Amino acid sequence: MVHYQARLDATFAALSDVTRRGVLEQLGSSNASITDLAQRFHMTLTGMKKHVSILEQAGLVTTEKVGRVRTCKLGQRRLEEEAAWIERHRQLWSARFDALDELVEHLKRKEKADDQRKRR
Amino acid sequence: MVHYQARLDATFAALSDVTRRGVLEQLGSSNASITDLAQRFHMTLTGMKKHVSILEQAGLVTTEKVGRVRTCKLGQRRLEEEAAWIERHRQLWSARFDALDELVEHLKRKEKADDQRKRR
DNA sequence: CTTACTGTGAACCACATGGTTCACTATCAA
DNA sequence: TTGATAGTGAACCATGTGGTTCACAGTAAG
Repeated sequence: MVHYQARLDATFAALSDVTRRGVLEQLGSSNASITDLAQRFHMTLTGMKKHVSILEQAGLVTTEKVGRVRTCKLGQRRLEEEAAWIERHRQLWSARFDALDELVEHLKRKEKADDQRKRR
Repeated sequence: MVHYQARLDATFAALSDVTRRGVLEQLGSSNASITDLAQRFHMTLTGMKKHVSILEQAGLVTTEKVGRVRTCKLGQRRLEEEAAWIERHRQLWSARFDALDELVEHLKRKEKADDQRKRR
C-alpha cells in the first residue's frame, strides 16, 4: 500500500510536465529514439534522456538499446490506477455536489411552502 | 490552449503529493479548517496552508474565511480534463497493445501453418 | 483588557527539477 | 583507421518544493 502511494506520486509527477506528456503523445503514434525526441522537443540529448528516464521510472515508457540507438516505446502501465483514483474522486465530488443540489432543492421547496403559508 | 497545458501541469503537480491527495480525500467526506488538516497530517499550520494554497490554485479546493477560521471544501473543478487526458491515452495505449496482440496472433497462425506444411 | 487561538507572511533550509555543457564511450560507415 | 553519430554521466546552475521557525494580525472569550 506504501508502494501504491509512491507510484501515484511518481506517475502524477511524471505527467505534470508538458514535455513528458508530449513524449507520451508522440510514442502513442510511433516509437522513437532519444535523438528523435530531443529534436522534436528542441532539447539536448542529455535533457531528453532525463525525461525518458523519469517516464521509464514511472513505468509509462520502456526502452531498449540496440546498437547505439535506444528506442523508446509506451510502457506496460496503462494509467489504470491513476484513472481509478481520479474516477473515485470524481464520484466523491459528484456525490457531494449532488447532496448540495438536493439541499438547495429542499430549501427551495421549504421556502415556497413557507411563502404560501404566509400568503394565507 | 496554453492555459489547458498549464492547468494540466498544475493539477497533476498538485496530485503528485501524498499529503495533498490525503487532503482531497478528507475534504471529500467533510469540510475542514486549516487547523483540522494540519493536525490530521501532523504538520504546522504554515505548512498545511501552503498545500491548501496549491490545491486552491489548481482549482481543486475552495476556501472561505469567516472570523478567524478558514474553511476548506472541494472546489468546482472535478478533474474532468485530467480524466479525459488519461482516458485518451489509455485508449492510445490499448490500441497499440491490441495491434501488438493481433500481430502476435497473426504470427502464431502463420507459424502453425508453416508447421503443418512442414509435417506433410 | 487580557489572554488564547487561527491564520498569514517572511525568511530560511535541504533537496528535487529542468535544463545546460563538457568529456567520454560505443557503434556504425567509409 | 578515421570520422561521424547516439547516448551516457558528471558537474553545474537557477528555480521550485516541502517543510520549518518566528513574528505578527485579527478574532473570540474570559
